[in-house]
Amino acid sequence: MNFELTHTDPETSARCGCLSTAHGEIQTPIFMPVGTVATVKGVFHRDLKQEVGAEIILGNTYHLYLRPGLEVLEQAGGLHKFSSWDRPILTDSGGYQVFSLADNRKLTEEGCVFQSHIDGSRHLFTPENVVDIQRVIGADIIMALDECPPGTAEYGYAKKSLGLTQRWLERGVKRFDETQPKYGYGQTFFPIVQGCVYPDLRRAAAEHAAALHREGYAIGGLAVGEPAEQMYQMIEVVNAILPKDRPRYLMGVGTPENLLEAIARGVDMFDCVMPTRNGRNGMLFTAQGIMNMRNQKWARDFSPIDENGTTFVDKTYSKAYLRHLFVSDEMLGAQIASLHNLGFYLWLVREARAQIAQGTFAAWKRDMVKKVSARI
RNA sequence: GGGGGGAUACCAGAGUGGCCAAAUGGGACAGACUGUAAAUCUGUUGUCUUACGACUUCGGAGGUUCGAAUCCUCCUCCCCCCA
Repeated sequence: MNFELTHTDPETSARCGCLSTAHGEIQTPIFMPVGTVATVKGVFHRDLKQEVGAEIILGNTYHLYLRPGLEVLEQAGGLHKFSSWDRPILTDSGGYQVFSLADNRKLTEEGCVFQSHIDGSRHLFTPENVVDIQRVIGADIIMALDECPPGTAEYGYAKKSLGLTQRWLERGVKRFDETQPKYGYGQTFFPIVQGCVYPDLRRAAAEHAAALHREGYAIGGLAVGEPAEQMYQMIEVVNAILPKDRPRYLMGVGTPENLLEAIARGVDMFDCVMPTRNGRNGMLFTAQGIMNMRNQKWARDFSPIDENGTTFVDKTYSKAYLRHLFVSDEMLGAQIASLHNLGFYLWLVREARAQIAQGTFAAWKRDMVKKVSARI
């Protein structure tokens, strides 16, 4: 994998660049649609590529390990072939499930014992076997196993948790460096910087991760209940330490506003379920603001979903029609909204790149933050 | 013509003397969602009020009772069976 910075913004810490992988190039800053169980819910690959312009998508180790399972994935020749996605894939390690499935797991020094949310069966994830599983999945970018504490975690717990995440990270790096890809193309391994909302912990975590000299780094444990301002502060603290010539991936973030603020602070990669999940639940993100498509006010609005939208659904369908689909619980509504939202997210990062390249990012961002967070 | 059943909030439908401004479901309206156990979840849905609370409601009119959606009388309308 190779990363090349092409532009840096004079006023902010924003930058744009190009990340090269075995499955193609990724222009940064980039947003990566989430495809947890080998599908970006409700969206065809054709549309992800042609309409949305997705350059890389996510998969999830925990979910794919449970279903379809490693045997199927290995026989298929990896996740790319299994799902017919020939562009890059990044897999999360299951670290987030340590957080979101907290009632069904037990943490030890060794790793994390999960109870499957599907059938209740018990499984052990370790920093090592999570690397092995991601080798089988065949993701271009694989993530370290970490503990993602809630945004409300107190200092004592945060410090203890970070210690575990750091020991796990070292074990994960070791296993990665000792093993080989399975399908004839290279993979890379990203550490995850934790430390909750505590600057000293974040600093220590970033220094520890940077010392491992990897090809890219992730910032985890943010947007998990803490105020947005604290999230932005933590990004600043961490990005001051992470090497400038390596991509930084802010995990699980976020709203369009979050993306813009994080790009301004030097983040290069994002993923989030919001465009798809909130889309399925009737929320549309646009450059003019946020719409709840179930609202009565759209019932007779026959104008296009989004005049400025970049996907075919934006001008094909009207707001009134989309509202009807949501109110009638028709699945086409969820598909249209997912496609639109992903299209908007990818447009937003493309536009951010263009503005950075032109040196006009700062002013554009100030204006755009107001627009995208408005309720319409 | 004879016999029987019924009328409850936007709809359907419980409730059959006080714990009823009235269950439940649907609908309607609004909100939440950040490395996806989510095509999910939450709230509101008589009027006024930030709230406490107050007021008016169970086809209509009258009555019994300390108290009525609930009991009695009459009226209106609907449904079923027999002829």
